[in-house]
Amino acid sequence: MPTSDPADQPAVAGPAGLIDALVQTSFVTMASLNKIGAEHDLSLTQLRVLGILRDRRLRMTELADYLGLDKSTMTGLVDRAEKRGLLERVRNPTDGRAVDVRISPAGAALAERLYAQVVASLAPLTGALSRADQHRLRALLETMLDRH
Amino acid sequence: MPTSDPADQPAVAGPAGLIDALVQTSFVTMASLNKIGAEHDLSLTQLRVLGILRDRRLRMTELADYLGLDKSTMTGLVDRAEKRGLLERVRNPTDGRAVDVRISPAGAALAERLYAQVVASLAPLTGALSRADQHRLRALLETMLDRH
DNA sequence: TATTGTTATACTCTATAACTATA
DNA sequence: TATAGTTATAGAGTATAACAATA
Repeated sequence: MPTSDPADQPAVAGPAGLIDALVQTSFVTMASLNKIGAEHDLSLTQLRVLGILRDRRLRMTELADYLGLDKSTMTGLVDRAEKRGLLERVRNPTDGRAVDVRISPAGAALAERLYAQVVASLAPLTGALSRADQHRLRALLETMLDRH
Repeated sequence: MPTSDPADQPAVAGPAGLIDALVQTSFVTMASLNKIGAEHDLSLTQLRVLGILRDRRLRMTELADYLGLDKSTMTGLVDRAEKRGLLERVRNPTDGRAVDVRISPAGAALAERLYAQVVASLAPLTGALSRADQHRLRALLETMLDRH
């Protein structure tokens, strides 16, 4: 995968240089996820849904909010995943309007495999760093995410 | 934007913890780019095309390879951007089969604005780090990208 | 023959607007 | 009335296969 993107420009001093690197890294990372998804006929969004529901059960609207999508988009997304036996719709027992979505056993098994593949596919990238640098990078990223 | 994703799981020791952070950071970054694109009626891919062509002129196939897309996909992508006056098709002077794609003045102006917006929207994230940590993060990311 | 790009086709993803059912 | 979800609709993104033009 190429590394070019909107930030693939002569690195500037100041914040831009870091942001260029961040954007490029993100494109590389997303390309890996996308490829792994494609190998299983899953879009990036479907991949995310499986990841999100690995340890949670959410109603349609919550899932939409999580993904930043409209609830009407979720209908088709969940429809297709349900048809493939990866997700299940369950009527919410306390709110007759709501529909909970949970991962199926088959979906959970797939999610585990996908996660392992993601780790394996990105390991070469992180493997460019020493063990100590890997720790530093993780700490820096987590600091940013905490503030987010 | 939510931070959940296929790696949004109990952080594991070893490579997985870092990779979780990398994936989450990438989703956050992509969400920003996506939002900026949407504000200008541009998909993430269109945004990338503008970024790539800021300082280059590529033929259709090269652009497709850059983006990891099929060449047939490029036709529609470039069609729409050309219709909006952001890109221009130019017949390649030395190879009668090839079509070069270049950014238009309007497209270049938009690309500059988009880039500034990207930097501005991600600055709060990187701003969570001290100046010294920002330098360290940039160096670590660039080390990974160099190996890629 | 091989390569470049487009066209035809089919799905998925996505949002908006309108609708049904429940609260 | 307000909320949860679906449906209808439309457009963009994507790939595969077949094609025309050029090398």
